[in-house]
Amino acid sequence: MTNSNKTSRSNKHNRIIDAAVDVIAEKGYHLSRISDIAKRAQVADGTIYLYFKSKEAILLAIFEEKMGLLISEVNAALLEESDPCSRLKEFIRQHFIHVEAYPALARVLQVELRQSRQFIREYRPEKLWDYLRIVGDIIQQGQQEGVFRADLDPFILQWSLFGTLDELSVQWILSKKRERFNLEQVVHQVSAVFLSGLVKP
Amino acid sequence: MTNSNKTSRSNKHNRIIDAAVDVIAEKGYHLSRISDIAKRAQVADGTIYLYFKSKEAILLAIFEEKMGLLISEVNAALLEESDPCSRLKEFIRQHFIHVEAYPALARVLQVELRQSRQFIREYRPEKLWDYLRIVGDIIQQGQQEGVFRADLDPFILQWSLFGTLDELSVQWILSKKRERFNLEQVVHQVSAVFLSGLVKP
Amino acid sequence: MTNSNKTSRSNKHNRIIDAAVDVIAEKGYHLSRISDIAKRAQVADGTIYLYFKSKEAILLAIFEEKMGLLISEVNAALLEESDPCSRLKEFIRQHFIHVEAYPALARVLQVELRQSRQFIREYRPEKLWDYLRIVGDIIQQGQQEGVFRADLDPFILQWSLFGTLDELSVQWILSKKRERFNLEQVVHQVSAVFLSGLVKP
Amino acid sequence: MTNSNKTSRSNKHNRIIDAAVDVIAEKGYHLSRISDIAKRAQVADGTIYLYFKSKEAILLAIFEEKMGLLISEVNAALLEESDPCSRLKEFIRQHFIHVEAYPALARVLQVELRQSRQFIREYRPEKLWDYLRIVGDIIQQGQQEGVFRADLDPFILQWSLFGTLDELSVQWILSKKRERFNLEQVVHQVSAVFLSGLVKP
DNA sequence: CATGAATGAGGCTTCATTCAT
DNA sequence: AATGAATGAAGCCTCATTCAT
Repeated sequence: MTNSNKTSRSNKHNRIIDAAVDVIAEKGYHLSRISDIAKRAQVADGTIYLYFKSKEAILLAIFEEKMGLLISEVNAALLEESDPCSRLKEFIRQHFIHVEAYPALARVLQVELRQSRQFIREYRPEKLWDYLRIVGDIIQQGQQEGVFRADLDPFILQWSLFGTLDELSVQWILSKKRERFNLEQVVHQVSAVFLSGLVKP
Repeated sequence: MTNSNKTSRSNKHNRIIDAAVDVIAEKGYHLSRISDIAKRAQVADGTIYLYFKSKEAILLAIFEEKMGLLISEVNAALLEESDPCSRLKEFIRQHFIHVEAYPALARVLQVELRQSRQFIREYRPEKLWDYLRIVGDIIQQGQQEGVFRADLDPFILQWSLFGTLDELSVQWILSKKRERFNLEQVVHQVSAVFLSGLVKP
Repeated sequence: MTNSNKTSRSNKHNRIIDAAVDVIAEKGYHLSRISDIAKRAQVADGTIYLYFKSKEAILLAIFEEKMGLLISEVNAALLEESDPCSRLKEFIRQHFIHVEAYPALARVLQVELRQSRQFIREYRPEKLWDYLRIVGDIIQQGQQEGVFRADLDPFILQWSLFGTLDELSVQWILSKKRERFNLEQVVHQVSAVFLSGLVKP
Repeated sequence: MTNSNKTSRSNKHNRIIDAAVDVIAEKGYHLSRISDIAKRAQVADGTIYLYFKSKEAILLAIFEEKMGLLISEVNAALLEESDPCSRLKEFIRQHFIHVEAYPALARVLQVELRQSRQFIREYRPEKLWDYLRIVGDIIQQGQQEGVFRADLDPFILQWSLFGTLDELSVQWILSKKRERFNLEQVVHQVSAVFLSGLVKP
């Protein structure tokens, strides 16, 4: 998911993106300096501006590109499942699988972008909506199939689940003793609670 | 909860805190200028430094003071309830009541402080743990009373609920058309899902 | 020499002057804050401005008043001596006696005022010239009496001696192990060198 | 001695140092603004910080570099002389030659650094000791060769001479009508006094 | 395309001075 | 006269961005 796109994206573009993810994950967007990112990417400061219009553009690019990759991978995994319960559980699992594989990226996508969402006025985080829509669609599907309770609002539920995943991911990333925080167990418990809450009694 | 403390805290101290909450909620901590806060508090820039050692100290003071008030108010409200289900629902309701009453403060406590948590690693946010512990205690109480499932980890569950409340709060705050987002309904739905998930089948 | 003038000078005026001497001796003029001086003088910051027009005025007052006292005390002591050699040696002794008695004052008069002399354009350090003139007069007296060499320029010599006294004073003040720097011995050696240089072969 | 180093020192480094010498000589360290120095060096304010870590670092660099050059030039000149009297006189001459050639630098080295000595307590000014040691060594050499009186303390004498040179230099620099103050004559008179004082009767 | 030295706008903070009490 | 809270001008320094090579 990191450097693996063999598309037209130049090698240096990706090196900068990946360096930025690492640096921003560590120090936060505002405390990350362009020169830090350049050093980590092993390019000159000025080179960054050949690939990105501004510091903010890097953050947005991280969001667009990485979130895009995440969405397609999650969607691919969901093709395997058909019933709403399995699909929801698989979505939860996929979320944490990616957090575990790319914790720095998860940190940036969840913390920095949350913080930035409201300050970047002109920016519409379409990819975030795409991601959320996966959950919303599963819930609607379940309701249509009569498996999930009809009185729950998919719009609220999708944010609720997203908040849960988000918070647990951040805590897991920050957590020093991650054994306390076995991700497989987290997947299990979150699935249990949300599915109990969703399925018809 | 904002200006209502009848303690010895000077009037100006509170004016600065409240101004900072507003400004930071609007622009984010890093983009908030001391001069912005001073202007909103109607004091000179230098006056801020008679009350706070640094810009960061303001953020910490907001956390300490406002979170402390929140916790005591929530605890007071919980005294009315005794059974775990009612208590959990009341906690959820209280959370959103405060969000609705002080959206700017909620924004700062939830987004800015989370974002800062990295450079507040040394400053352990005790008050945050106090708040979370309220949830954890309710869950444990429910488990001991045999009302809640015993196989769920209170530690994971408290973060899960916290993430849900957090995310929905932020969405509500950011949301332009808040009618879509009736808070009373949110309380109801979140309670429904988590209680279904928690209580023994 | 410090608080001993029972003139019309108010008590607080002197307390401020003395506090300023201590503080400036310790931190230097530019790093001394008015609030430091006020604290040491046990008055409020604003009170200082009832007695002095500005921070700079305090420095000038120190110079004027303390240098005036020094000059009159040195002159008084010199009344005892009549021949140029004894008078010069007594002058040297007096200088170091005062340095030893009031090291903080010596520090201010020698270091801070030297530094300030050129930046305070409108200020004429008359008192400094008065002090130097004592030396100049002794030398001229010696030359007129035929005791001192006539080819030496009193103007140059007075600065030379002043520089010697100044530097040795500062070194003595800064010196941690002052035993290395017995002032009586310094008086003796400086007198020996300058008198050997001055008296006719 | 100013711009003449053909070493690897970048051109801009030297331009800043030289500009700083001029500005600080004129206004004093504390009243010199980084922007003043930058303007005189014809660089942007920020450029200063590519070459020096802080304002104080500039002062220290001036001391280190310029004093180093001074010492080596003085030492080179002293190679010509062998007997203590000639060497001492040559040292005195060299001091004033440099003062005349680089009055701004002399001002900074003598007044500003003396004034800073307090907050440079931790930074032991080795170079100053090196310079003084030249005098001390000459005196000891003279004593060992039986030319100078043995009862004089080289430690005291070196400070005495240094104070004389220092003070006369400053006076010459500050003096408006420098004709009054012919440096060659100063060299002559100072040499006369100190040599008379030093050589055995 | 790549570099990295240079720029300069702007922020946090200090502190001499004022003034209402 | 005395206080000390308040002021606000101004300085050091950082860092995103540019541009000559």
